[in-house]
Amino acid sequence: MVIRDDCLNALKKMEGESIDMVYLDPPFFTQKEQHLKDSDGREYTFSDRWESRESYLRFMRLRLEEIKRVLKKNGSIFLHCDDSASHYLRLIMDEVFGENHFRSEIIWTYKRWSNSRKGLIPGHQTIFYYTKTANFKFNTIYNAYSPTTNIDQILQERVRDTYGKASYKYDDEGNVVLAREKKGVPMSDVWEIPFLNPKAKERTGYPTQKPVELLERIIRISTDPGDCVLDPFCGSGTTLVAAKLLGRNYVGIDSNPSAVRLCGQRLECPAKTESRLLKVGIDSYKTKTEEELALLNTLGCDVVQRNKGIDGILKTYYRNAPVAVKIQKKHESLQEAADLLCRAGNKKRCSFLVLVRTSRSAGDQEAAVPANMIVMDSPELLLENELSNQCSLYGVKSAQML
Amino acid sequence: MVIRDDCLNALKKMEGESIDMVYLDPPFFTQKEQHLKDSDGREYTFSDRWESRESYLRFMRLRLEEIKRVLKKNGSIFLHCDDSASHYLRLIMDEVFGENHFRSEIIWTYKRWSNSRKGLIPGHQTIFYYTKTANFKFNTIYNAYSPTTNIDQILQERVRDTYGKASYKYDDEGNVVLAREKKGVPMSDVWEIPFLNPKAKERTGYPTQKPVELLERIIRISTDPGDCVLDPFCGSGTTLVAAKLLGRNYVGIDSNPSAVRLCGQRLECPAKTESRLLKVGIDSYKTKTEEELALLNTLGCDVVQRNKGIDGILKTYYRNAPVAVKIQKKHESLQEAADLLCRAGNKKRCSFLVLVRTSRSAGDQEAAVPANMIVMDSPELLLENELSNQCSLYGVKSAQML
DNA sequence: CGTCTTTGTGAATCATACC
DNA sequence: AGGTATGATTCACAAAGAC
Repeated sequence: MVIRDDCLNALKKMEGESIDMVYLDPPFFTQKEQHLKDSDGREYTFSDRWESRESYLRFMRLRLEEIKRVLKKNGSIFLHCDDSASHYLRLIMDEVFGENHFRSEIIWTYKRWSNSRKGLIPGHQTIFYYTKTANFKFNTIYNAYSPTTNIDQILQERVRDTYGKASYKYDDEGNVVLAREKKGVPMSDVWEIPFLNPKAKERTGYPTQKPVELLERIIRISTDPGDCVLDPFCGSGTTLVAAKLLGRNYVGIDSNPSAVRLCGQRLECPAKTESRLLKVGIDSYKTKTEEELALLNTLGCDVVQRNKGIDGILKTYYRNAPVAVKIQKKHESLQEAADLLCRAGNKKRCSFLVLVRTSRSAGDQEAAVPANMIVMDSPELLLENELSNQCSLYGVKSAQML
Repeated sequence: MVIRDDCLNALKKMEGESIDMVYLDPPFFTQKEQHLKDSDGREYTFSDRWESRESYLRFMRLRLEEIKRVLKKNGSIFLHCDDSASHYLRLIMDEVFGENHFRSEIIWTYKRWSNSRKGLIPGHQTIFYYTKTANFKFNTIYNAYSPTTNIDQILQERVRDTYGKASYKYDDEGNVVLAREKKGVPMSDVWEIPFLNPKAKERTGYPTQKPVELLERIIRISTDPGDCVLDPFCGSGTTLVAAKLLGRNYVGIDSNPSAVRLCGQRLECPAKTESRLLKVGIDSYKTKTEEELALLNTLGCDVVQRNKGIDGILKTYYRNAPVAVKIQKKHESLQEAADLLCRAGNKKRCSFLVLVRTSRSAGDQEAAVPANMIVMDSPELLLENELSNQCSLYGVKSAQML
């Protein structure tokens, strides 16, 4: 749902304790006019000029108080600032939400081109993370271990002697004792995320547009699928798009009619929109997941973006024609995937078509594929299968076994 | 010079406009007792407990005002905070130095041994950078270009057409026109510097000790050799050590006699940590190629960097033990790879070993592998094989075919 | 229910075995 | 002797457990 209104009005009409998470990216108090043109000549502007800091802060406080009201008891709020007024905003957050409900100062860092000036290049923005109460929803995201870490630490159990000195644990026979399964390193409060898509650099987007990746992280750590996300200054709608991609419900509010229109378009049928501006927005979405990119890479493919039937083209031609590769998506049956690939691949006159199966399901055996299509299992699927077989061979079923 | 006194007293005795730069790392208002032992068992403590925030802020404001007095007109001040009270401190800085003299919010980020915690792992501290006047001393530090930067952008001269569109410049004969030598990318306000490691020899045991590298950057951008640096809460004396190493004069103040003693000792033979990480960079620990990383990723592995026999560990345990994965290297025969994996994997008590074959060669059939080792072909190899078969079926050999 | 103690943790070092 | 590979260790700090 996208609402065109001053968010204060819209918030007042909303039911209390109905929202799981609020992200807001309000005016920064830069005392500047923000405006940007897209290549179709349409101009998006909003004013960030204020009579005084007091009036800006009053504006913010009123809205934050209403936000607190609509938040569920275990809900979270993320307030995006740059360094013009972050200290004032945090004071208000302390007052409205309570300083004991401050959770983190998240730093979003990025590298960007910049003309030389006297001083350091600004390369970060701050997001204040508060929760409504001490009993809040939080999903830990685990990241990879540092390259300096050795595996012993991850795999081996350790003990402490009476002085508190730690050492690795061995059993009576002198063998290593395994630690229980670990999940990786919990995410830090510093997030390095590139500023939009590098390709979008020379194009323009809605002012202050944020990367989807940033919003995805915020949504992931603070909500579950089906929860409701609110963005009271939704702008071009990045928050809503991220929420939709992650299966969350969403409410966006913006007082600017063209922003609301833009959100609606981005959310409904992004592929069909004409505007150059919108395409920029879509480019900045991840159309391929990390796993898909990695898989295409291992197959020796060039990645193809924005084609429903083809994910990659092999770097090597066979029979003097390209070979199209498609990876079965989560929501696709093998037959659906095969049909999409077949249609797209024939149009491009590919010699062979390669379909990578990523999940096994009952109907796969009957899938009808043309003679020039090779269906292969993803490495993960193959390995899973192999390990399952091995496990049953050994006659022992592990608790963690799939 | 190191002075043992409350810095308010010491500052009052100092001459006005005599200092080029002040760095201070005052108590953070954590409301905790800070204490730490050095390796000889000596214990250093200081209290960061306060009656109230007001008393803490009064304490800070008095000292900041004196600091302003002793700063030269073109001088700078760097105030080190964590997120407990940074917003309050910045308010005071705005009042004492003027918000128009705010230059940057420097973010020092680091990775640190983690701990269990509901929420994000703290991985940064903040340094507020103000100058006394608008006419301040600043030395730009240039860093290396990011590896993704197109080399043309650095080396080629560029021109703008009448519409303002930029393009590379060529001379009449179509040759590239070289740009004048560039110095690199000016430093950003986000600094990634390794945290002083628990095993580092340079650790003095004094709480809150900062890395010399951090202070070097601050001193470099704001002062020239021969200038005078002041640290009113000098603690273990890192600022003074960095100043001495860079040929700056220095004044340190601390109320703690053992801190002053420690400073004296460190200054006798000032040294920067021989941090291997800092010297060679995190990338030198990353020994995997893009392809290997992609493959490990598709298999669902955590990457293992510091082991010759193991490239990754599956995220999921089988039979309650880890599964080690190795990718056959170009120069390795299958047998060599299997032996390395076997040795390393058994030492770590892995349940299964997975060897990914990346090239087919004659001797592979005879490779002897243990019962718990799964040898699988890389997806690229599988696909190549499949395509070759298909091609011969079709009875046509492609020119590009392998 | 506070306060003290124990435990789990992983980054980046030191230490040592092995060429 | 020098370098490399990798095992071992320290520390801070939140959470759980003990008292």
